[in-house]
Amino acid sequence: MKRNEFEDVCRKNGLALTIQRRTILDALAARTDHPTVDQVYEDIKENLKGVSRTTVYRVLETFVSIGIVRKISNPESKARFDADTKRHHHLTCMHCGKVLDLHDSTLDNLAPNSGALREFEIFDYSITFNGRCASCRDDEAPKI
Amino acid sequence: MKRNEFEDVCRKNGLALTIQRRTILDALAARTDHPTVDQVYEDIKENLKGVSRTTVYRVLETFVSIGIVRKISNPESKARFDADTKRHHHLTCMHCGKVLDLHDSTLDNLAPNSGALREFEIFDYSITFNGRCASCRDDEAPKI
DNA sequence: GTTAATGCAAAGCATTTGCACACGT
DNA sequence: ACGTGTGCAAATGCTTTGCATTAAC
Repeated sequence: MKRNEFEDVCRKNGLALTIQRRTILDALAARTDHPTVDQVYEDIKENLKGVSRTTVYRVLETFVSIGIVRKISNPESKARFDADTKRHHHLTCMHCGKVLDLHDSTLDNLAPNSGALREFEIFDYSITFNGRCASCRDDEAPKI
Repeated sequence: MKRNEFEDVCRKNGLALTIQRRTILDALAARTDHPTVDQVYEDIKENLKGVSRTTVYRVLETFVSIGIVRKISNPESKARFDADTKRHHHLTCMHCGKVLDLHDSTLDNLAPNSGALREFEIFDYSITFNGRCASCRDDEAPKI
């Protein structure tokens, strides 16, 4: 993301342009391996003496909330377990966190054909659909 | 899972048949909403007075390791962030936890056609491929 | 000048671990 | 009897929060 682009996004969302936000976004964009908070912190602490881990947490969550960063693999920092080991997929409600099963045989034979895969041995896969469940949609609908 | 089936699986894996394991598996199988450790604990504590939360943690991990239960949405209890908000998918190494990006346009227009979806409004989706990355495969290969 | 952002330290949860006792084999 | 499994309590690790200071607008 270019400097101007970032400034526009911040202004549009009423966010101050701080050196911390700029540095954290740059550090995150510089790697494609989905770093943890600590990895981002390690990457920036040399260039930005005195920065706090707390700030990295807060800034990343801010970026997620305005949609310029995605948080993966930890929707609510709790593990969930499933006794169904057959291949199936998940519908995750972004509003209430509920996870529903989706059995759909048309989704059960995906075969990625990217070259990046040659080196990666795939055992299984699962699709997570993100959206809004029926009851959350009802809750948010305007009451008349 | 039937009682006999469970007994076979335990014997095959050298696990003792305890009332805790039996009860926890039954409780997990009785719901399809991917409960957390605490939800399982709440479900069983009435029927199994004195059971410990620790046991629920341990038993569930045991089940995952013998393959009769899946753990979803918390591979290593750390959040990971991604500056790429375009649709793409992930290759997760089950061995070292590394997450790689996969851009593959043939996977970008999935449309589930299950009836369960009628009530669920989908905004986006992401596929997680689980497997073994090149460097972990090399590490595990027998050295000659 | 006002309001929002940061840094620090402490608190909060989910999860793990050490150890003694109890249970399954 | 033997070894594994469980319960308890303490420890650990990631993340969040309260509050005073600092910086952006």
